[in-house]
Amino acid sequence: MTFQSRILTLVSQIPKGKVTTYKLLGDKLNSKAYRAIGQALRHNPDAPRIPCHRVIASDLTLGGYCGKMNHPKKVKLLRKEGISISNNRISKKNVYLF
DNA sequence: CTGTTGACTCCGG
DNA sequence: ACCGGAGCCAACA
Repeated sequence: MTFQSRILTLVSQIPKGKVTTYKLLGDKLNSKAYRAIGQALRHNPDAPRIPCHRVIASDLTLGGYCGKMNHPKKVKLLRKEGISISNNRISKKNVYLF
């Protein structure tokens, strides 16, 4: 059971329409490896299974996945999953943490 | 073993 | 709101 495996497991368990933050994941793992978590997702060993787009930063920003390069399509996809986004941010009312 | 790096977070100016 | 520095942790060279 590597650190990465735990991350993947948790992320893959995120129900549709819900999101989580790196910080929250860290708390669930009883660790403060926020950055390491980011790396695990960045490697993305199992892309289709890991909904990286549901993992956001603690500020409710999209983080680096599609936040740095504005991808209107991704935003739309997230909206379709039940997540409202405005100005590169998740609407606080619609953020259901896992 | 040491040093860098990063899709992070927190706090102060 | 924006920027920079400090702290933390895992992976990699």
